[in-house]
Amino acid sequence: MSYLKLDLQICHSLYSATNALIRAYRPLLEPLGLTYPQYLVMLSLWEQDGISVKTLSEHTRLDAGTLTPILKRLEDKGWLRRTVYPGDERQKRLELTKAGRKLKSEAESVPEAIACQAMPDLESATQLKNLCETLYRTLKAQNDPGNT
Amino acid sequence: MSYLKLDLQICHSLYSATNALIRAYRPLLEPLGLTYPQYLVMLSLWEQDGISVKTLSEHTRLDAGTLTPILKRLEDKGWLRRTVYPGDERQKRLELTKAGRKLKSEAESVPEAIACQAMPDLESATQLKNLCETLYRTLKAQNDPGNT
DNA sequence: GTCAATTAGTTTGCGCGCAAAATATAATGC
DNA sequence: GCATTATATTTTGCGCGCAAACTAATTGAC
Repeated sequence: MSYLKLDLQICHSLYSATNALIRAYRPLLEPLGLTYPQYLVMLSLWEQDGISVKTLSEHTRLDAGTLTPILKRLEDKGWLRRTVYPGDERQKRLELTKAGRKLKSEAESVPEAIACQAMPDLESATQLKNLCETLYRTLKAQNDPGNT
Repeated sequence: MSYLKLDLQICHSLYSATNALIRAYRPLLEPLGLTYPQYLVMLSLWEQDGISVKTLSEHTRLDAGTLTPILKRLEDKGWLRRTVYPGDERQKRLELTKAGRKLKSEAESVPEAIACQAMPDLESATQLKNLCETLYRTLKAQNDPGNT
């Protein structure tokens, strides 16, 4: 018979594990006023402040159409500003505010808390990450044939 | 310094790989008129017809509040019926229609097509699935302490 | 220099994902 | 029997995720 059963297992496992993991982040991020995708954006900006939406999109792997409303919410909360890029008025420069930078210190405890409850075994965590990275790059290469 | 960088990599990899994989399903499922979650529901019903929403929810790992609108859309397309369960009027019996059963044959080619483009290496596919299953069960056990 | 093509970002529309509240039926306590 | 509690499903509200259409600025062709 068909693979309609086996198939369910591979992608379904990935899908439900991801949903469960994001659900696990919720109680940790909620006190900070962040959702998981917002947290991804903040992580990215804490590493590299002043980037454009396009750069942020590549870094977070989130679509620009997804980012726009996220960035507006973060701006409304007072954690970043969107200013016009000098020299190219199409681009926007994303700059953390003082409050946005300060939020980083409150987020310090999140990674360890998640690691403890989700992936206490560091080796399988690394393995999982590597397999996901390979999968992501394989899929990306097929849709973006002309890239790295 | 903090783990705010490393952390991004593990869950972010899982997250972006899952999104990319579902994106890869889209062109395969679109001709069938299905989204990925709808496909999950159909897979489940092709295996076990006549189940309740609660059973489907356990099987697909999708929340009941997520399933209701999905089921309505599948019903609107004529692939299933929701009838009242005889003996317990709280439950609904989900039954495939003839068209819903027929759709299975059109979906036969999907699993292999995805496997070829996403996970040509069967061994790492299995490994990835196992790691995700472990992660899912670990997280589930923490929220549902009183279950299998 | 001007106009077409490209690029950056936003908007729109739809379908989840899920917590919390609501509804309705069934089981339980007494 | 009847009130309380539990269970199954639906509804509501909000935030993505993303394709496609749109806007506005820049680059390229000539």
